[in-house]
Amino acid sequence: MAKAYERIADDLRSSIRAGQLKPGDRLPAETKLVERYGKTLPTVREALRLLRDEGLIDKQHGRGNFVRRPRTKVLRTNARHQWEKDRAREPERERQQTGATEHDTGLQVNDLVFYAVYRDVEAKGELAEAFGLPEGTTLVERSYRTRYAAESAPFNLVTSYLPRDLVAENPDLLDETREPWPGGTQNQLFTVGIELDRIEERVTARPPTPEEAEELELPAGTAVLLLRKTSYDTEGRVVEISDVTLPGDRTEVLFTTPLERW
Amino acid sequence: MAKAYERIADDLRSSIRAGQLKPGDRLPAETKLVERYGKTLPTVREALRLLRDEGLIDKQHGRGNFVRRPRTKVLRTNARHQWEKDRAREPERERQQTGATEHDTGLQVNDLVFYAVYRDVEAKGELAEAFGLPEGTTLVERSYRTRYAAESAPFNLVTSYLPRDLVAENPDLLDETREPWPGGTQNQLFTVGIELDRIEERVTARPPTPEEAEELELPAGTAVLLLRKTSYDTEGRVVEISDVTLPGDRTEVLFTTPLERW
DNA sequence: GAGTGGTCTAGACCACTGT
DNA sequence: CAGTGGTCTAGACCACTCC
Repeated sequence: MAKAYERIADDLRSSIRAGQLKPGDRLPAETKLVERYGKTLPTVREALRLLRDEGLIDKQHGRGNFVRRPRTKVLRTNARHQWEKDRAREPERERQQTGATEHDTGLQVNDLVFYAVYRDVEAKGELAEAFGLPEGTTLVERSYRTRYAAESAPFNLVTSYLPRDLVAENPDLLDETREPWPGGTQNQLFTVGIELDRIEERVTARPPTPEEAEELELPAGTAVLLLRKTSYDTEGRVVEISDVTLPGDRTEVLFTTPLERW
Repeated sequence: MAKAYERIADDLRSSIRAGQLKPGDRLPAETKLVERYGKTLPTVREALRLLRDEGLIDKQHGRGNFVRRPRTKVLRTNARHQWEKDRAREPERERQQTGATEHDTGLQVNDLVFYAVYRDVEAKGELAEAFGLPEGTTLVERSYRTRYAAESAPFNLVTSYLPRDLVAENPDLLDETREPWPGGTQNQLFTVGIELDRIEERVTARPPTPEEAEELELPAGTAVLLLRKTSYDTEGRVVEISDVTLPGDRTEVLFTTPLERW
């Protein structure tokens, strides 16, 4: 015998999948569902919680339960890396026009609000290992937030690390007030003589922490994509690592792998 | 004033993050937590549900609540595509040795259990569009499940589509009993004269559907990675599309982007 | 059988939304 | 103010685990 709250959830889920309840539609009030299914309120609410956790409905206090609308996607491609590399040696006037984020989103610089904080940290454990540096090495930790001017939530959370010694010869690279830097990280590295050879990106997914859900304004029933970007220079050194947290319900990461011809 | 169940969840979450409760540790019984926090059982259970949905704890009926251990990762790289292409023209004896999954996991062919089902479907809506084919075009839909011999859950769910006309000249390609095919899809396409030029992979994340959670044996508080792989041949045609569902808590997708030298 | 979590009932009171 | 969802209490009974 199926559990009562599962029966109710299954029934409502079918209605949504079959399109009898369309995105944006309000579900019957919880008290109506109590009548319809002959169960008590907590049981009905348990069913609705399942659907919310699956990302199928939004609960709105005082208004009702609504079938969720899919969010429009932001595409992030790996073509951005070559594009940024090509830009890195151009004159500042060129570099100021547009950045990698604009390249991805198709937006203008003025549509975006940008915010950066730098601080020094010591490389520890997993991070020291990823850099191939001894524990305790000083890193510059740079936190970035970028959002649409018209929205309140940033569309990603970025924490980037650079070995301090590698970039210290250009003091501007230690100064957060120089952000947003025209030409991005690859131009910053170019100013201290570093050329990138390749970029590795590792992607996983998990539910958001409460802090992430808060900052990205994620509704319940969404996941985050975690992307760790590791940049190697032409001497094989790891010169930068970025951890990027992306809302799973609005982000699509696109990677193109070219193949050698026969 | 913070809500009671959030206070309890915050308190337990802090203990877990600070390491006072380590992975594998059992939390105090729910009745003990009722005493400790001076709240009723449903309130305590609400707090524990939050932690479960965040993937921090596992609830085990009759045993207790336990701090979750991280699962070991399966790595899927984009180097597999060039690797598979190189293999595609080799003699069958070579191709039989090992496949792309073994290449990713480092396992032997005998460690894996493989299962495939083929059927014909009509391209509709989004799928027809992705192929650039008219709606109603016949596709071969191929469903794959691969799992470790020692485990019961597959480590991914794959649905692959091929335009039927493109591959029908080799009847073996319509025969599911020929799977697992030595050399994989790229060799299958090679037998009908198709060479791949590039592969695009789009990645998103979301909570699992109940069906996915069931088949992949996902505990609550995990997410799935969705990967859509689109293969283009040397004439620019889309010749294959695969939708892959991967458990977010055990899969890491690694993409390497090489950059042109200055 | 003792201990633990899972399901469900019945109902009180609070908080938010829209008229 | 009416309608809706959010929080919390109090307690019954069931199901699973382990000794």
